[in-house]
Amino acid sequence: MSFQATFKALSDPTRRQILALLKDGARTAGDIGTSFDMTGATVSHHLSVLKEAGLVSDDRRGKFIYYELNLSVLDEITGWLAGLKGENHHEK
Amino acid sequence: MSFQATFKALSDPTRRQILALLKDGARTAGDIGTSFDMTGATVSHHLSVLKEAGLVSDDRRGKFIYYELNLSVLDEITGWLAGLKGENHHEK
DNA sequence: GTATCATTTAGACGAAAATCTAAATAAAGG
DNA sequence: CCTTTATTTAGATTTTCGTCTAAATGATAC
Repeated sequence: MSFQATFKALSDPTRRQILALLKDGARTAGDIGTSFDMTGATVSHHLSVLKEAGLVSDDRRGKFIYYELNLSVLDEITGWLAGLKGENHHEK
Repeated sequence: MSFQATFKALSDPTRRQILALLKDGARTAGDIGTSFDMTGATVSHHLSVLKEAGLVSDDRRGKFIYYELNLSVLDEITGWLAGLKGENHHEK
């Protein structure tokens, strides 16, 4: 749930691909798993990293757990990146 | 010099701090090192990761090597992040 | 309850990354 | 050339990370 956790979560290509998948709407863990050549356990681990970073939320509906994008935390990231570019912040 | 290398480079807090330091202008490797509680060799390694990611460039002037921000590569990153938010890209 | 399905958790393993010390390179100034 | 200063490179160590298999949990339906 921290700045650092978010950056760390974004640094893995599989996790970024998961986020991209979820752009089209919520999907179950199993469904997400079919897009990757790795075990369900591994995908579950990636989902948990994304969740701890606040990038996704999960919602159990019966037997299934739906994962969904939660992009409000990205504002901090994009803000930081923008800060690097413009705003020479101590330039009176 | 790739998308992935850039994300990876940004995922380390020391490296992000280095980038932030360089916002105020180019600085020497040794100078940058004084801001961190680690050996010069370690800082040098971080600088080389940033360089391979294209986030900084180095410029030798006599005995010193100056490091300088090079933020054009960030456009891909911010673009990707923006894509996650807006633009439901396969929408009609 | 038992069986089955969806998913996570626990524990292990190898690969990658961060760090250190010590040695090497590069430049400048005697 | 030798010394000093700035920085990197090489090699070793430790920690972190991605992945797997196997076992556990949660939920449904018989």
